[in-house]
Amino acid sequence: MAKTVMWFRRDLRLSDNPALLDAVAAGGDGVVPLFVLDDQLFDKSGTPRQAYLGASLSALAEQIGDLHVVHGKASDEVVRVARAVGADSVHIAADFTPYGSQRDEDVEKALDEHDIALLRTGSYYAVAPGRIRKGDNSPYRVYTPYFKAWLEHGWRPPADRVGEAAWIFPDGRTHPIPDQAPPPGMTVPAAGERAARRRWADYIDADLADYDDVRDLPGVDRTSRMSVHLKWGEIHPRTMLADLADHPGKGADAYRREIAFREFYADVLFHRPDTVDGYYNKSFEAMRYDDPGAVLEAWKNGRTGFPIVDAGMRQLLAEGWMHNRVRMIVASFLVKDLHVEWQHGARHFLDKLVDADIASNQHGWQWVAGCGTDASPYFRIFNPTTQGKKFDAAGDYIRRYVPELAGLDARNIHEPWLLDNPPEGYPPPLVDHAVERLESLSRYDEIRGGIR
DNA sequence: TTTTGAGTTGTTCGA
DNA sequence: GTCGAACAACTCAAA
Repeated sequence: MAKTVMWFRRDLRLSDNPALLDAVAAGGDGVVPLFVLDDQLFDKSGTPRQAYLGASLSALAEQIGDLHVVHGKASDEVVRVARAVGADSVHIAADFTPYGSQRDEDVEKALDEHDIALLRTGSYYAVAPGRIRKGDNSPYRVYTPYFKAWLEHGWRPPADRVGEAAWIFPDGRTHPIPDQAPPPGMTVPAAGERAARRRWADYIDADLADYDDVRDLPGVDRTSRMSVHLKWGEIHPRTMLADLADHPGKGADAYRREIAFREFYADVLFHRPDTVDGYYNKSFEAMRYDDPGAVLEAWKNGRTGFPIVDAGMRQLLAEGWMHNRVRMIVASFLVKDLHVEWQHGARHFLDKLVDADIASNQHGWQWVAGCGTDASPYFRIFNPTTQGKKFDAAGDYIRRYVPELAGLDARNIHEPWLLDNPPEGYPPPLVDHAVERLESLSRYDEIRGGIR
C-alpha cells in the first residue's frame, strides 16, 4: 500500500478518468487531489477563462469533498506536495501541447531526484497525438485522410468507473480556489463534470439530429456549447463518441467529424510545436502584411462597419464565446481584408474566449489565413456581406449584438451603408471588400512559387 | 518512382 | 433568381 498524487490539469472529472483510476489503484493509503495554479493560469484574472476555471475547480472540490490547490511553479509545487505526504507516484493524463509537455518534463525530472515517478495515463483525446501516422510513419497534413485513419484506428470505450479514493490532504500552504467574477455583465456557463454531462445529454435529446443542418446558423444558435467542457476535460471525447454511436445519423456523423478535427489539430501541433505562433507553411513568412494599428482595434471592438463581423466581435467581448461560423468570418476579415497577420487575431481569441484551446485556435486561424493544413486555395476569401446573408439571412444574430442596427429589416441589415440614412452611431465600412480581396490575391501572387 | 485523384467550411461571373 | 463553371497551381496520400 502506498500514497499517490492525482495531479488534475485539463481532466477535471472523476468518471472515465484513467489517470485517476491508476492513482486510486496505486494509492491504497490515500490519494492527494492536486491542482496547481501556475502563472499561465493565474495571471489571467478577470478573464472569462479564469472565472470558468474557478467554477470548475469548485465543482470538482465539491465532488471530492475538497481539493488541494497550490500556486507556483509546477516543478516546485508538485514535488513539494508529493514529498509532504510521502507519495510514490504522481498521476496525470498526458499533455501534448508545447507548453504542457515541457512543463511535465520539468516536473518529471524534479520528481525523479526524489525517486517519485510521474506516470502518464491517457490523454485529453480519444486518440493521443502522435499515434496516427501514414504508411511512411510521417504525420498527416490533410484532414480527410487523417479522419479515415482515425476512424480505422478507433479508441477505447469509456472507463465505466468513477475514481473514488481515500482522499488525503497534506498540511501546509494551499491557495484558495480562484473566485473570480467574470467581466462585468458576463455570465460563464455552468461548470463541472455534472454540468457537462447534463448539457451533453440535453443536447443529444434536443439538437444532435439537426446538428448538420443548423450548426452554421449563428442566429439559430443550437450548437452544443461543449467546447469549454472538452477544454477542461469535464467530459472526455471518448464518452461523447460512445454516445454518438448510440444515436446514429447525419447529426452524429457531422459531430464526430468535428471531434476528429479537434484531434487532428492537436496532432498537428504535437508534431509542429513551432506552429503555436509560427507559420505552418513557412512560405507565408514572406507574405506582405500590414502593421496592426487602428484597424486591429476597430476589429477587436466590433466597429468595422461590417455587420456580421461586428456582431461576432461583440459577442466575443460580451459572452467570451463566438459562434464557429462567425469565428471564420471575422478571422478571414482580419487577415484578408485588413491584411493583419493571423497571430494578432489568434492572441485576441485566446485572451477572450472561455473555451480557447491552443491547438484548435492556432490551427483554425492558420487554416483561414491559408498558411495552415489542407490545400490553401487562393480564392478562399470570405465575403462578409455574402456570409451574413447566407448564414444569418433574417439578421437575427446581427440584431442581437449590434443595437445600432436593431431597427433594420432583413433586406437592409447586411449592407447598412447603402441606406440613404444609415443608422446613427454605426461606423461606415472600414474598407472596400472588393478592393481588399484583390489586394490579398495580389499579395498571395507575390509569394506563389514559394508555396512549399 | 511515378501516377492519379483529391483537397472542411468560397466567390464571382455569365448563361 | 438559379446554376454550373472557373478560379492556379500545388501538395498530399496512396496505389
